[in-house]
Amino acid sequence: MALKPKIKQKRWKASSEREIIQYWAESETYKFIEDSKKPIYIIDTPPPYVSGRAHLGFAIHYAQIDMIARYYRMQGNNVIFPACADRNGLPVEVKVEQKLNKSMHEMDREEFLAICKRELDIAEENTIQVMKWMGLSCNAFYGSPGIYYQTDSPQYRFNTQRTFIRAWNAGLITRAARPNNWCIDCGTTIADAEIEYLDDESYLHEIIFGIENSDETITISTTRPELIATCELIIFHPRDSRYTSLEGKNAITPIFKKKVPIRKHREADPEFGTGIMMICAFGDKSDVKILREEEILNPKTAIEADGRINEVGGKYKGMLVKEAQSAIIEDLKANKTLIKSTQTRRRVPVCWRSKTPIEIIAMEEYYLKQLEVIPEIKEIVEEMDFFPESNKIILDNWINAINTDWAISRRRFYGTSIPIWYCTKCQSANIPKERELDRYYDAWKELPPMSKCIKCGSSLEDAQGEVRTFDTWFDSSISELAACNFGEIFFQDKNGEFFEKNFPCSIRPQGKEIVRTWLFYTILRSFHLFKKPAFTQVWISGLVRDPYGGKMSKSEGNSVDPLLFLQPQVLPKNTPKTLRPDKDSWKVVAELDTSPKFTEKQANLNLYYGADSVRLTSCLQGSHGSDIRFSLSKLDGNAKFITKLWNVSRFISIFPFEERPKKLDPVDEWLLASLDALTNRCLNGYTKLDFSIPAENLYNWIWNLFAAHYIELVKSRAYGEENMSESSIHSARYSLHTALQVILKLLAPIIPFVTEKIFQSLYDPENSLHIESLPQPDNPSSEESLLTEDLLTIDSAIWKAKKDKGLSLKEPLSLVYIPKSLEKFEKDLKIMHNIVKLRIGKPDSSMEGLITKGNCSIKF
RNA sequence: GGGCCGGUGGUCUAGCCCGGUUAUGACGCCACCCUUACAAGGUGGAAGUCGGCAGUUCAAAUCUGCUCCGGCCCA
Repeated sequence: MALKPKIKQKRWKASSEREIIQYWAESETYKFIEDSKKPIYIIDTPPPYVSGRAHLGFAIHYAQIDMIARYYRMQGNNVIFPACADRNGLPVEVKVEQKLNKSMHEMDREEFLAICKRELDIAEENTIQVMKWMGLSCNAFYGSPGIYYQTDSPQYRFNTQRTFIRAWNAGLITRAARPNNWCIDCGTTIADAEIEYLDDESYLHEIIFGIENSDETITISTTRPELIATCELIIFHPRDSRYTSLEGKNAITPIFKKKVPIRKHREADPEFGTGIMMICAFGDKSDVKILREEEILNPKTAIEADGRINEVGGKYKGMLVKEAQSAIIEDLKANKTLIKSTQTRRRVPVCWRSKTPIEIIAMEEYYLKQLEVIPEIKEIVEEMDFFPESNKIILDNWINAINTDWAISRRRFYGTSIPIWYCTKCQSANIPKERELDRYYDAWKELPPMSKCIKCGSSLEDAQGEVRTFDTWFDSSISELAACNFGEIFFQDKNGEFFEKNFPCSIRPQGKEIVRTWLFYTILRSFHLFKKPAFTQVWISGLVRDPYGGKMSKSEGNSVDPLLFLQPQVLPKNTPKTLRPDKDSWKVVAELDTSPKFTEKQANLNLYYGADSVRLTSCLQGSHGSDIRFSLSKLDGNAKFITKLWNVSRFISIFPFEERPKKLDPVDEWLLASLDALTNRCLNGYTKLDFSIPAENLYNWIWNLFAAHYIELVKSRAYGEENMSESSIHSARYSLHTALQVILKLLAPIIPFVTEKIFQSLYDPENSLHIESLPQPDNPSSEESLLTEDLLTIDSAIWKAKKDKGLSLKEPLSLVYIPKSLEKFEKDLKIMHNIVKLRIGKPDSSMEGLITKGNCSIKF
């Protein structure tokens, strides 16, 4: 029989990935089977925010989540892995405002929303394409188009409004004018979680304050002189002896001549400036806290929502904060009450989006209670499993740091409308009952579903609908409900049986940078709604960074377009613009790499490595939970493994698959035992959802043991050379194929494309590898690891001996002594190394011409 | 000011919880080799004071304390 490889191609081509996507789509490989008997496993896919292009960090993060889906599917679960898009929120508004160069408040709201929607559609096309090309096995792409949602769809927003109404009825929503973080540029309240800190140069001013009924003065240090108008209190540290005599007296502010009490307070830092400070309404969060503690209630603020000074600021009324600051400084100088101004650096709280400094302004907003349930939240957190366990601390720390309720209303346009209507007669807030809310309502333009005011009974026909929208986290913190088909987002479930049965959601996969927002808020909402944990497992991954450890971001100029690796260099003419890689991205990657291969001859390099290479690289970069550093040279190196796997398979494809013979040859027995040990290590890693463990083990085993040693040992038996017995030949062929099948399955969740191609070429052209089960170990052996060590040592020793003599590896050896442990490998070792005479044990010391290397002795 | 994470050959990384041979693996580098699956391969080699200092111990990459550097988060 002629032996010809079934696999003809010498290498795997990244372009084959597209054919496989096509095959999966046609055969509906990852379709969700509603009436399946298998246990259901639900992944709360993070809805990616779709303004702007998907970058490599996104691609890698979602590919890793896909590995979770694939692992559980191959463990026999009916997996729900939704595709989704987050489309609510600020970024798209800002982008559109920039594009049109005008504020959304100067436009017709409907018109503005329509432009945003167009913008989002374009970005979503790009995002979804990257998800597909990265090999994500979302049900929606492969047979179940319904397992897909957008957070701005009427259906999803209906869920958001319903859950809001439940919270309202449970008394969890409060309305209060509290000091709030306010962004002047975005024109909205923002949550603590949305604040970032920037280092800023500013001046520390020393200003003279008078003391009531005295000629004494004090010198106050401040970076915010424009707030003198709202100064309510002067404090010094209780142990600061310089000021103890002032306790209980009143200070007189410059310019405004306002009388304010002087007290001691531990928050004053004796080292900072003069050590005595003014507390205003409101300089920062600690001002809010101190005034509350000192029971100075309802202090008047001087800054309005538009960033201008109000009547509290007296003659400075109407000025912008910056203008007022300069004006006051001039006046203080004129008064001779400004002693000096020194440059200083300080951490300024800014809006995460616009980077505008946050002002603290008392605004009326809606709040969701969270402080009062913290103890219960802590208990519920203990019911969830964290992967890795060590990242749970990020959540714990945040929960312990929370000190206010969550402000959930936003003065923005592109978001879910808050379903409240205010009665024109009595101003009461009217909320529909849950059964009255039959669909999503835009309160700002629609009439309410109910007709009469709950308080005064007047008609609500001319009621004022709420113009504000929800904080986007209020939407995304119920994504796990959507994933569990709450509100029939995916398919019909009239009595909510499916939800009832399958909530809590199986797993929340997410990045560690949004633990305090997305993860915490989801747990909070789920607790409020159902008194249950939102999920049973929480999988928290690190960030994807550039090769130097920097965070990948557009503004840093180190963001890489994944399309660079997912498409040929020369694109077909009709490729839509959204699917063309960023022009500059290539330059970015090259600049990020120091390897000469990429820095010297940039232009001609083909970067079409394919999704499998990117996926594998993401696993080989470090264990789960730590940040992933991406570099081109890594990608380039890891891509070689795929070629290796391909060629190993090509070699095995030469031989027919044989049934297991009654008795295996000893070498084959050892191989299968080693394969078992490998399987164990891999499954162990999979159980921890740490894909670096199987990836690394498979990489090393396949390359350094299976290909390098085993295949060399059994080559001649597999070919059936030199009077081999039928049984030995069958044993070798059986073992080769068995090992290949096992490693294909173990690799399938990580590199789904190449494994599928090999599986179908060799074993089953009709079915997908990805609906097979993961292998279980069944060839136990206690001596396997010892044998492995001895075998690797002897091969290496013989190769080295031949090399030292300058001989080809094919040259014969007249005599070799091998250790007793390898006795049963005698036959195969003899052929592999071309040994004429082989003896067991240690040679007589009197023997001449013997070289001892490693665990063997050799005579040429 | 507080908290968390990290610091291991040129680069990335395992080991650290639970102390014990010569510190894991890969990329890169150097030399030699087309050996019938693979030169996108093979063999061999060079390369590390495990951030620093001190302590505990017969023994420290590992435990303790202090310290330096980087990153993230909070106040």
